[in-house]
Amino acid sequence: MNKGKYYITTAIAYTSGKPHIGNSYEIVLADSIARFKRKEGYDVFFQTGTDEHGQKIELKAQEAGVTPKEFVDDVAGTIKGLWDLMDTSYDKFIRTTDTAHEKQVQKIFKRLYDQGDIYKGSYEGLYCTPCESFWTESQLVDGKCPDCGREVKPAKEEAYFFRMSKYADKLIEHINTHPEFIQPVSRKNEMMNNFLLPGLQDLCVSRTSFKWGIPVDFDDKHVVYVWLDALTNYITGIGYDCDGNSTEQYKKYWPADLHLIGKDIIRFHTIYWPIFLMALGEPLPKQVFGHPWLLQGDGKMSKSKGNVIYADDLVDFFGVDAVRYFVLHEMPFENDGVISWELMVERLNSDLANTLGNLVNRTISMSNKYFGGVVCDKGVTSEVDDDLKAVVTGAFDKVSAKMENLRVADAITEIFTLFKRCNKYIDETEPWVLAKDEAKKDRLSTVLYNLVEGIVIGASLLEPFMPKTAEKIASQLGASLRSFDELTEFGKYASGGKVTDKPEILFARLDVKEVVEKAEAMFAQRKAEAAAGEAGAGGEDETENEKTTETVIDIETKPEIEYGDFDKLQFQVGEIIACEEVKKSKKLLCSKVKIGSQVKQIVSGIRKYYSAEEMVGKKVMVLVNLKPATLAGVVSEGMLLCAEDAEGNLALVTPEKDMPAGAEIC
RNA sequence: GGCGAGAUAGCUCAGUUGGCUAGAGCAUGCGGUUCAUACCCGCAGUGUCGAGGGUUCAAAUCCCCCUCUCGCUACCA
Repeated sequence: MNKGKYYITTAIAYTSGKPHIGNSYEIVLADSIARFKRKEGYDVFFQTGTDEHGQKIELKAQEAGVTPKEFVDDVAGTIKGLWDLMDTSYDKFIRTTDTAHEKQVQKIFKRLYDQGDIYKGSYEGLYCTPCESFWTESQLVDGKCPDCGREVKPAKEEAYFFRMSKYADKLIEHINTHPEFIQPVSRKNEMMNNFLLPGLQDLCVSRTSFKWGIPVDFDDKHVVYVWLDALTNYITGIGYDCDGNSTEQYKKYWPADLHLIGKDIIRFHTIYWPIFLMALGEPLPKQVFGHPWLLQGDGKMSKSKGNVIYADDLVDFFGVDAVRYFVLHEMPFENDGVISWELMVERLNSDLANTLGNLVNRTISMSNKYFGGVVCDKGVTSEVDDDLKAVVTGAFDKVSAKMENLRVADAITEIFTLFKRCNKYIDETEPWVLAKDEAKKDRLSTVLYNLVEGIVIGASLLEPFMPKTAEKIASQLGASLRSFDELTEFGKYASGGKVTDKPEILFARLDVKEVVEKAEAMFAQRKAEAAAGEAGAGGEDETENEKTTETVIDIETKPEIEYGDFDKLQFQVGEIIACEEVKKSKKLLCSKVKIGSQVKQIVSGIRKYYSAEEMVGKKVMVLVNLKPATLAGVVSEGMLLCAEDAEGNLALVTPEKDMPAGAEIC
């Protein structure tokens, strides 16, 4: 029953560090879909991998005192280990440092350059040296740099750009005629309204500011910038060759049937990637699904809080399949899912231990008790059997329909409906009553047979989602898992089969309090270790890596300046004497800042981190002689200086000892 | 500021083109049962379907307006 090919990919994971559970969710989701499609009879190719280039990695490697390659080898190994731990059945794990990939990216870059889609850019008159930024005509404010208000000069830095606008109309047309292309559909509007309809900017596709990337082979000052490198993994991984010598594998599997990605990178997969493919003359992927995130209920995960949950932590607590079940079940289709220890224990106890585990256990236990483990269909049916059989044999169609629309959580719910029906059947037939009457022994036997048959079908449906558990159930029942075309007919279990005489508890119930305490202890220990790592001067073993990189941030280095450049800037201590929210804006606060004898009005985008009330009275560092500008209709006459971490969190810079308002900062 | 989504039982959410007493799961209470992992089965609920107005024989569902939440985006001197 070959239904044709099915090529599914995940996004490739960035090798800057170990991915947390929110990131590991994607691979499990993809795996479930891949396994399901295989069982449906598709010839599935499932690719995942790692994205290993970029400045961030170059810096992290430097901190760790290793080469970038050594660094990514290590992290890629960790990631692959996690994927394997989660029992994912990928067919290929591609790394963007694979030679074949790198060669192909160079060829693609060259070809796109030769055919005019990539051009060497230099925005004459539109480069701001202090900001190290290029600007388009439309971005300028009064003909000056929108970042600092200074004059912009002819470009000195060169970069390659991809002519996005050339293909925009064609892409708009494609999206409009293929409503299934972007999933969920709500994302389609965002792409259209924010990027496509207003007009696409050309995309910078090379960098000269760092070296850890694939060199542009005809201009080796440049390395290929992230997206052209990363996105093409989907085709290079299966043997694409832009000279026309693509492999049979490529010809067979491309275009991809599904790119499974996080919702944060939808833009790159539904705009830039299709356009790259158009430029290469290749067909577009059939569907891009931007899945939601799995968030921690009580506050965001952060390493400094020590509350980051990793997949392997959860596996230690609950086991692989329980974790798979949890992330798949808890994740809705469109909205973010919530993860918490309480919820996980609840799901484990209620669904896995009570409904499923207990069902298998009681069935086996009764078979042993009444028939020495032998399961026979004696053909003594009753009306109550009909509904059981209908639910069991009807489950496949229901599950299949949900999967067709990628409603994985709903598909799993359907399977559990089947198990619940089996539990109800036990109550309806009351095997323990039948057992007391020798004349009803054959009926009892049939009842148990029906149960075993129902569970085997349920387990077979469960296999793509919880492969190990499905296997365990089948094996305990003395059966093997069925293929999907054997699930709509009732009675395939070989009559006379024997269940195990030692049923193994599939999922042990856990106590919420104990789990939460254990988790808190784990987090406390991590936090302590993180703190110790900060205090004690650098342990350099692998586990220390994360902590040191966590507390250090590197940003793109700017060119050296003369003292004269610095001297142009006037910094003073300012005291905030009043502050209010800017009504028309979501992020802005408008402060009255006393600097010496004058008072300036300054607008800052820090509302997310400071309330208007708490601003008042603070002594802050102010850039005083900045040209006034109007923000959201309010004039701002300077700039409050802040420190910013990697996540974009801001903290005001204040003098370490009390200083009067107006004191010069020099 | 622009575009979009949403507000339904204690909690998480379903509710197709407007149509029978508004549903499911979990949690709660009560009853039943004992094969089983103190499990399973049944019953019961409570809801001004965010506020207000309108269209209609009929509105959770369509229209207007208001409040709040969220997403993307711009801005964040």
